[in-house]
Amino acid sequence: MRITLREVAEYACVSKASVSYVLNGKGDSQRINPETRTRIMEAAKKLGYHPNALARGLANRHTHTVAIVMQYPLLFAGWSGFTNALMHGVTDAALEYGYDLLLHTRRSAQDWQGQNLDGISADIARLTDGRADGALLLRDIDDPLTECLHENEFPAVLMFTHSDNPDLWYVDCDNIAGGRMAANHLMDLGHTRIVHLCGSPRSGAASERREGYITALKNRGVPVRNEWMCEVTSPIADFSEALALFQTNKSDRPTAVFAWSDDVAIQMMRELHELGFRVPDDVAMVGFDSTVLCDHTDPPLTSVCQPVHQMAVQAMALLHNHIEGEVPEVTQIRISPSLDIRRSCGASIQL
Amino acid sequence: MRITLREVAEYACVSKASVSYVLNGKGDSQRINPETRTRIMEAAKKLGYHPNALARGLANRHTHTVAIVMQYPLLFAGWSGFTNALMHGVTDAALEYGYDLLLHTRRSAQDWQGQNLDGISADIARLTDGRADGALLLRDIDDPLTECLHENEFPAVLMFTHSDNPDLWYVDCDNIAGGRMAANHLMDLGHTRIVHLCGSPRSGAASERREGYITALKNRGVPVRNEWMCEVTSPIADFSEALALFQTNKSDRPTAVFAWSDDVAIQMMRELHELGFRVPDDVAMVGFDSTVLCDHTDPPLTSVCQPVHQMAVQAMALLHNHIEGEVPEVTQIRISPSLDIRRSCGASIQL
DNA sequence: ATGGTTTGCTTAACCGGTTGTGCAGAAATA
DNA sequence: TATTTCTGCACAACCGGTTAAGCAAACCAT
Repeated sequence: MRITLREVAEYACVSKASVSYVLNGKGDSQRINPETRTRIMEAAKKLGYHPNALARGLANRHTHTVAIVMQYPLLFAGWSGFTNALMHGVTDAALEYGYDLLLHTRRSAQDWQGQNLDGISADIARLTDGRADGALLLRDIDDPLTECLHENEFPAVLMFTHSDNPDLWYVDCDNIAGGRMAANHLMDLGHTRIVHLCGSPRSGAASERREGYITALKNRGVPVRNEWMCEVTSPIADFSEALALFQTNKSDRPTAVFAWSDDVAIQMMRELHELGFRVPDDVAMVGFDSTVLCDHTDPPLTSVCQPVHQMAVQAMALLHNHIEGEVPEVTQIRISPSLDIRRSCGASIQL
Repeated sequence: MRITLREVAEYACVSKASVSYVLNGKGDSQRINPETRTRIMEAAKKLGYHPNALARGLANRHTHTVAIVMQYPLLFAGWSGFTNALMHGVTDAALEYGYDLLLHTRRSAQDWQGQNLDGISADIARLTDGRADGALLLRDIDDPLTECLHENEFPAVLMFTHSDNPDLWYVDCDNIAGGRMAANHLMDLGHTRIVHLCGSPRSGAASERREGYITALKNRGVPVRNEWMCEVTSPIADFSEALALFQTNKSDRPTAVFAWSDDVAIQMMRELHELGFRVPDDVAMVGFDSTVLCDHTDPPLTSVCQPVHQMAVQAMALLHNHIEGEVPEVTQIRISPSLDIRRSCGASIQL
C-alpha cells in the first residue's frame, strides 16, 4: 500500500491538514512555521509520499484529465496518418496544458445506430463520472451525445465535426471549400466527368465534401450525376459500383475521381490499376487529408490538406478555456483547407 | 451537480447503504425486501443516478482502468500503421475486458535521457496514483521505469520490448529471428552486400533486429561491415551517411538494404530513387512491421511481419491476469515473425 | 412465555485527500 | 494588567461511495 497523507502526518507529528497545506501551498500554508514546514517536506520525501489522484479529485472536483471520445474504435483501423496526426496533436496539447488523457471508444457502430439512447446515457454516465474535467468529441454530425453532454453542462469541444447550435464549441475544417477545391482543380485541368467517392452520410465532414463537389460542378454548369456519387466509406468497403462506372464504352467513361478520404483514394488507385487504368494518364485522382502517405504512393496523391495537428491543438485550447470557465471570442473555429498538388492529376507541380 | 447516492437514498427514504447494496447486488443485497428494492431502483432511474467513479475507485481500490505508457509522444508521429494497429488492438482488448484507457505520454525523450530519476519517480507517482489498476508499457529496453514499477508491485506488462528479469511479463516479437529472416531472404536472392539501417541502440527491438542481421550474415560467411550499419532512427533522420555508401564505384556498392522499420525503408527508397537507383532492379529493400503502407508504396515493400493487433490483445490479456492476481503458465510471450514478400526485392511472389 | 433465528434495514467507519473554523499561547496594543 | 491581535496549528466536516457490524421486529421452536 502506498504512503498516505495520514502516515506523513504521523511521521512528522502534525495533523493531516498541516501536511496538506504545506504540500499544496494554498490556504493557511503561509502561516505554517518554517521549521514545521521543512519537517513535513522531509517526512514526505523520506516516505516517498505521492497523493492519491482519486481522493484528490474527489475533494477538488476536478482531475486535470480530459477524455477523448471516438465515434468508432475503427478510427484506429485506418491506413492513413489521419488518426496518428490527430492523436499526436492531442497528446502534445494535453502535455502543454497539463492534462492526462482518457480514451473512450465503444464496441461497434451498431450500438449507436437507431439512436440507442441507453448507449448514449451509458456514455454520458461514463464521461461525467468525475474522472474527466471535459471531453474532446469525435462524433457524427447528428450524434445525440453532443447535445446531451451540453445539457449536462459538461465541458466538451467537437473536433472534425461541427454543429448548428451556437452553444457548442468546435474546431472543424471548411469541408465544403475543400470539396470545391478538389472539384475545381480537376475541372481546371479539363475534367468534366468526375466521380465522387463519398463517405457516410452521417459524417458531417463527408457530407460537406460532397456538397462542395456538387456546388463546384453546378457553378461551372457541369451536370451532377447521382450515379457518379458512390458511397465508399472505407478502403475495405465495396468498390464494385464505383469500378463499374469505368467498365463502359469510353465516350461516357469518367476521367477523374475525387475521393472523400486518402484511404479510399489510394485503394481506388489500386483497383483502377488492376483494371488496366493508369493514374493520372487515364484517370485523375484527388484525395482528402493530405496525410504523409500521399507522398509515398504511386503516383503521389494530390489531396486536400487540413492541418490536423494544429486543429487538435486548437481544440484542446478551447476545451481548456471551457473547463476554466473562460469564454474566448471565437468558440467555433473553421479552418480553411488548402490543396497539395502532387502527381495523381497530371498537373504541373507548383513550387 | 450530479445526483449522488445520498440523494437517491433520501428520495427512496432509505439509507445510503441500502441503495448501494441494491445497485451493486453484492453483500446484503439478497436480504433487501423486493418492494424496497424496486423503490430504490425507480428512484435511481427517475433521478438519473450514475455513480461517481472517483468515490467508487477510492472505496474499491480499483478503477477498471489501465494506463498505456509510451516512451515518446513521437510514437504518434510515425508514418506507418504501426501505432494505429497497436492502438487498435489495445482499444479492442480494453473493450473486451471492460477497461478504460489512460494515455501516458511525456514531453520529450530528453526528460529520460541520463536516467533522470526525478522524471521516473514522477512517472511512478502518476501511474500509481490510484487511477489505473495496471499499465501496458511501451518503453526502451533499459528503462528504469519498468523495474521501479515492479518494485512497487504495480501490475505492468511490457509490449514490443522484453526483459531478462523473469518476474517481468511481456509480449514481444522475436526480433532476432525477424532480422535473420530479412537478411536470409536477401542472401537467398544472391545479395551479399547488404546495408542495415538500424534504429536506436536503446530500443530493444531495433538492437535485436541488428543482431539477427549480423548473425545471419556470419552464418553464411558473409563479412559484416560496421560502416554498413547506419543508425537511421526515423524517416526524418539523416540519410546522408547511408546514401554515401551508394555513391562509390560500382564494384563495392551495396546491392540491398534491410531497414529496421517500414518508415525508414520507404524514405530510403525515395532517397535512392532521387539518386537514380531503381528498386528492386538496382537495390533490393526489406522493411520491418509489414504495415498496410507496404502494399501501397512503389514498389510494394517486402517486410518482416509481426502481428501487432494480436500482440496488443495478448498483452492486455496478460495484464488482466496480473491485475486479477492470476499467474498464467506463460508470462513472457515471444511471437515469431513472418516475412511478407512483395516486390521490393525482385523475388517471385509466393502465393 | 421464553429464547433463538431470520429478515430488513441502519449506523458508522473507512477509502485519502481538502478546507473552513476554532483554539491555545504569544505578541502587540490599550 | 487587561484586552485585542496574530501565529501556528488541530479538529472535524466533507467529497461520494463501500461494507462490516448491529439492532429492532417478526418469526419460529420449545
